[in-house]
Amino acid sequence: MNDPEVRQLWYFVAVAEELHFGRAAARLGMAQPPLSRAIRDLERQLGVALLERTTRQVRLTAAGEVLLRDARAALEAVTAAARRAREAGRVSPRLRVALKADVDGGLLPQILDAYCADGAALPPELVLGRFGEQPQALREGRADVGLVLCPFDDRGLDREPLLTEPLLVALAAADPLAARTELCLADLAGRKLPGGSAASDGRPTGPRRPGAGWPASNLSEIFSLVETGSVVFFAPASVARRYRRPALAYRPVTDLPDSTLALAWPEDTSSPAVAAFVRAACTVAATRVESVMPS
Amino acid sequence: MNDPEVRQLWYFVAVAEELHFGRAAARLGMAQPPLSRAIRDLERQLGVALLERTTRQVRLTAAGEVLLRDARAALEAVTAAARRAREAGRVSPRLRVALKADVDGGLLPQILDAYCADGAALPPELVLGRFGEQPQALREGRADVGLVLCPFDDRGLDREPLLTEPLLVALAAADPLAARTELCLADLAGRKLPGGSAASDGRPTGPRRPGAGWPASNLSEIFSLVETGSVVFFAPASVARRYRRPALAYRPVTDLPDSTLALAWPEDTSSPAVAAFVRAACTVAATRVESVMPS
DNA sequence: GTCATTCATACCCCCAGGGTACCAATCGCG
DNA sequence: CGCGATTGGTACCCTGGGGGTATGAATGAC
Repeated sequence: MNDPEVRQLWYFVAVAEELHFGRAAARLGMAQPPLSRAIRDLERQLGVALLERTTRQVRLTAAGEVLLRDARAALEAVTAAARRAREAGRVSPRLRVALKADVDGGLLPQILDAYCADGAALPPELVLGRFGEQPQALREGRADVGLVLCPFDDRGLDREPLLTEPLLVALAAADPLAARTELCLADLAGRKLPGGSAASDGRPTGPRRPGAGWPASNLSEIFSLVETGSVVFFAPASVARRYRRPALAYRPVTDLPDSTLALAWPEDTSSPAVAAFVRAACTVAATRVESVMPS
Repeated sequence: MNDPEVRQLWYFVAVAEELHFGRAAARLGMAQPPLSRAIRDLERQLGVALLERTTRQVRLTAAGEVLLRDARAALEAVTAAARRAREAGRVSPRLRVALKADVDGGLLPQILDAYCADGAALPPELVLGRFGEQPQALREGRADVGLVLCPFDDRGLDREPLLTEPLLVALAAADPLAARTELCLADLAGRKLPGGSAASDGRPTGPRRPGAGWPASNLSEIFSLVETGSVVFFAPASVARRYRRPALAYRPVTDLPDSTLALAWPEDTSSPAVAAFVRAACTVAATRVESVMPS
């Protein structure tokens, strides 16, 4: 009936991910027997078998699958609580804005200006991360608000869409396809994306989710690869505008859905600074839309 | 840098709620000195002052406020993980459906029928709770899916609206206002609600949130109070249909927004049974809407 | 059959978390 | 102003649990 301890959850997650007590113990920096015992105790507490072990194999039970998912979420919540409390206790608290460099729809400077003009504003601090890491950073309390491209994993987050713009494909200027004025996804079949997989792998909605490791952490490296013709890349129009280069060509893709830039923040946020940032961003986005398409 | 332990978070929440080390210790079933030490250790770990203590008073710091909020969420996540794992480990797992008795828009029997016909269905088990407790039950892992009235606290939950219907006011038949065919909120000014507050207290969107303790746990008791004329009550039309009594009158309230019944479930759910229930409920709701308003 | 791999058991030790006793600061009150 | 009551902190002890090492047992490869 008692709650498990955080330590036990870390242990379980490690074992569940490794499916190997020895490796998990090594990862946790401890010996294997106490780890085995800790997992056994956890199973006793919960009254549930979490793992099926033979001497040759460890597998998750159904309950184990459930707990793995929920334990990760719970651990995230705990570390987020700690990090946010630490941040809130700083003598000069800041508003930590998570984003991928250059993926801001060109709005960031104006948003920051508008935000800083707000009375409730704390000094902003940019938390740069790789693409797709922003939601995780928010859930783990490493940032207070973030700029993300939809769709993203919004568990535990609130959002506000800011800007929708077409997704373009970036090609080497020398690429035969660059001769055409517009393309469809089928034209790109077989082309490689920076992540490594093929362009028409069923997930053509722009840059991919985390996990699938990027070879390059920054966009300049990716665009360099594109220039050489070794990969193609999907980029929102505002990103494309920043990386105009002679050897690069951008072409619209007719059957690619638009890309939406959104603001996201933890669901239970009560910070006036976050509220001020959201207000500022929405205002800037609204005026920007007006100026682009005056009704 | 280390994560706090669940135990420390419980301790902190207790102290933060009581604002008194002695009482908090009593609530936790322990002596006061180790509690003081545990809180001090937590503050050391986080590098942040959470409480301002004098010998006469304990107050939360800003960081303490933040941690109180986040620690509650984290503890919820931990207990939810434990409960869901226990449930998933049962020999005969069930689908636990949280609802307030009678608040189902009259759809429940058909939803259950349609759900049980699905191949992915587990035997359903109704988890009855007081009004507004359903979201909390879902977050704490006491139920897998729930029927709730909007608006509700949907942190950590996904939702699907099922049915929108007008909210009626229930009056004693002898009430002078019952002579009129329709009312507006201003007419009800000064009337008491079962919760105790006045009818026009700025939250006229139907039955209230948890917290404000209900005097009666079931609707029959509430409607008995209404019959005596001591209170008025806002009820969705489908609830009103179940409690037609001679001494009761239902009247539309012109400026009251409609009430929406929705299905809610934890955001990270992957259970096929929940998916089947959602499908079934949506199908039933759709056909019901058609039959009520054939387009 | 033999060996390697891997998880479980047995046993030991240390310290962290809890208890008791006492101190110190603050407020109320005569 | 002094005394007591209240309440949080400090000092100290002690037990249990979490971690380590050594070893056993089961399974699969050859």
